[in-house]
Amino acid sequence: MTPPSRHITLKDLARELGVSTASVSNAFNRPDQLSPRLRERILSEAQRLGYQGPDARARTLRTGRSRIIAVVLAETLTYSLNDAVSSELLTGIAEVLDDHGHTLLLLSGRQPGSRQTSGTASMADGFIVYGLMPSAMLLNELPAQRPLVAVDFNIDGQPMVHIDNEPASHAIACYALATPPRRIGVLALRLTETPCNGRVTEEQPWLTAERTITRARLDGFHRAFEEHGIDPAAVPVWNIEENTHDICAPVIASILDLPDDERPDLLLCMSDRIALTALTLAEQRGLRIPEDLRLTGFDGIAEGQYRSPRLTTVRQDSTEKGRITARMILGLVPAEPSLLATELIVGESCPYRVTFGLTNPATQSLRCTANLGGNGAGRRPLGGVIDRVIEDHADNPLNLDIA
Amino acid sequence: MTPPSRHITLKDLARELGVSTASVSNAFNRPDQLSPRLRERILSEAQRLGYQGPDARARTLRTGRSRIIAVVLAETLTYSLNDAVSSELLTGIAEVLDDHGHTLLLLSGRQPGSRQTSGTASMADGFIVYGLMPSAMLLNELPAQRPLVAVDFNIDGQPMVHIDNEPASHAIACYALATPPRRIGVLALRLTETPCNGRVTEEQPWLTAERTITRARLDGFHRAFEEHGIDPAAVPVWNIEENTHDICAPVIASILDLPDDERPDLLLCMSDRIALTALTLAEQRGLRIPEDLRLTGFDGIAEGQYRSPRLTTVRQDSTEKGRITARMILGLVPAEPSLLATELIVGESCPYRVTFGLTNPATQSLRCTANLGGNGAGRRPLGGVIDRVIEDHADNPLNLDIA
DNA sequence: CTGAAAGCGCTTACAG
DNA sequence: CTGAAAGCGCTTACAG
Repeated sequence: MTPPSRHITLKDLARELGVSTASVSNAFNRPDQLSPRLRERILSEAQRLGYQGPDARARTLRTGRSRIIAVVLAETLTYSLNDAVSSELLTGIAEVLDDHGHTLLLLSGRQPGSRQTSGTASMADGFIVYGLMPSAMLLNELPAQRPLVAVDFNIDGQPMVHIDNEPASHAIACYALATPPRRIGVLALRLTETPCNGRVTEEQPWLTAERTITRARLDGFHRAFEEHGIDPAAVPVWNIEENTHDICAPVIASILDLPDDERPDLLLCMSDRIALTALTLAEQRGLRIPEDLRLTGFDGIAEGQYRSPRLTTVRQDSTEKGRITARMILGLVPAEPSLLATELIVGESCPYRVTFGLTNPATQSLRCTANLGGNGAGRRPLGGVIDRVIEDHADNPLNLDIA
Repeated sequence: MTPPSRHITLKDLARELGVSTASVSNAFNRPDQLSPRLRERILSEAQRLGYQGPDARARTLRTGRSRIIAVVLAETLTYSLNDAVSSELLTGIAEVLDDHGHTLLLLSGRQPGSRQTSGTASMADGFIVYGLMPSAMLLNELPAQRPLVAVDFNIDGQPMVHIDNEPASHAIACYALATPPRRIGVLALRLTETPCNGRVTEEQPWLTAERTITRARLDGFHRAFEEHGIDPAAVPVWNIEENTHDICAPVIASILDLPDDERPDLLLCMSDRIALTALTLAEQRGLRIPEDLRLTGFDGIAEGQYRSPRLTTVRQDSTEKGRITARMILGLVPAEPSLLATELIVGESCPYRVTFGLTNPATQSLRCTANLGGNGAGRRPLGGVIDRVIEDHADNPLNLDIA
């Protein structure tokens, strides 16, 4: 009958039914607080009148809970949404939030934070902060006293979820050095305090390990170099400002275009995106992988395994990282520092032993799990060894022995 | 002094300052409504007392506007966040929202929509619905009377943003058929009404063009076939259920493993992901591209252009699609059906003329812009021709003449 | 099991 | 330019 003139509210519905607003509210929120019969009557009448249920805006104000969790991304949304690692993290976060009736609000820390946007931030019940913020500004604009979890970098006094960057980097470098290279190159990601897209010179100050995962990865490489009698200072480092093909390409081109006697034959890359770009550019130049150039990545993104040659890399389970973070922000697990294990994936871009003329490169593959500590083991990365080897091909047993 | 016992509100601040709540509100929201001196006093006192500004939850209830736009994704969030095309769409949406002080809430249409999640949906000021919903259920749960824009599929009575699928598919098929293939295969994406991951049989009913972009793409292929004297019914169609490597791979493997005299030498794929999977599997089998197998994609994602051979494909500007959609939902442009143009990108996976033994495959590349109608040209795809050719390499002029 | 009432924190006509 | 007051739509003790 009465077509909803404009907008029907809980109060209207209660009046229409001749019951109290409390009963209508309970019909939707607390079935145990009223008789099934009344509840049924309320719900069916609601449907008939086109009442969709209590307004989230009012519920939020009243209860103080919006069921929204904000993810504050250090990078631009453009980057974060198109990067495999951030996407996986968001996937894990979204999965857990969804399972618990929460939704995901995306915020970017890159723009200064117009008052409007940071005002909206105060809708969220909690905050997940991913990656190093360009400035502390945005963090200050976040409402205090609400739960916050940091991912991949440290905020004083806040719980943190991260991976064992230093041991993982150490492990993959040791693995690669098992076949002695002639010349090594390191490709770092946002290592320097001031932007630098290219060869890093001695005088450039580096970010501290507290502030960037890159530093911890470099520390792992350097420890491996020292253990193999290589002077870390003698290994050139190139820096990449953003983990995208377009930014990587010129730096890598400059390396690959070096004369044969200066070009590294082993590139340790701090991300799979960097390694994949190097792979593409190397192929374009007719360089043979792995004979002329060996490459290692970091992250273990799908794209690196769905092509030939596959990347040798460290796999981090970003999805699981997201899940843990989300559980923490929802209070499903204690908000304690959490450290995730990583896994060494051996592909053809840097095989265990470089063998020429293999007919089927797949037989060179194996997968190693680096059980380096795992969750909740404290804030500091643990030392550890690769202690398990899973072979893809039983007919080609290999034993890795990497300290 | 008085450390904020728990939580300071606008009212507290007004009392502390001896001004009305209206003045405090105006200090934050409407600078022109009070003297600069008073505003200054209010803002500095706010800062001193740790008042972060008006609470978004209360503002939202009072004003009826949350500055949140929800994107309802037909696929799971896992898929959408990891798929290049959806990511680009979200990127475009986020960019415009951000510029206008709005934020992005992600919802998935895949799960039935627990009451909690769909309750939260009612926070949003507007809805962007992307892709065909598995059921109409979720749409009904969305609050009526709030703006809604559909992307890539039709909801009766709602504005829609989409691309010219049929003409674009027609164009790329005509282009590929310029070199006569021996056998063609079509790889479709979610074409059938009931799930089918593999060869499509005659009796399987197809979704209508209204409901899926796939159908329009197939129609474009078929028109091209007919124009080239090929009976569409004689061209086999394989269906892919999800646009991911893992789901594509077995279907494509089954095609590539056909005997030489049954295997297609031209695969028209409805997405770049499908084409890239085919490329990888073909390479693993030692098939030469393009001599043994030519491939075309659809979408123009970066991954298809950052490898060798590059994909021949139709580029759609998903980012721009997102921008237009976001402007529409914010009311910055009229909420009218919008049709975006696409572009034919010619890579080495299906070159213009198949020439054997080219030393530099890059010289075979060119790029064609298919100006097929553009924005706001009405709800139905327009016919049209590729009317502009941009050459990557001036030393290798090519003229395309595709009707 | 049900109903009357307070109040979440804000914005906005409106009167001064 | 400023202040007093209503009310956005709901939830939740609390009394019955």
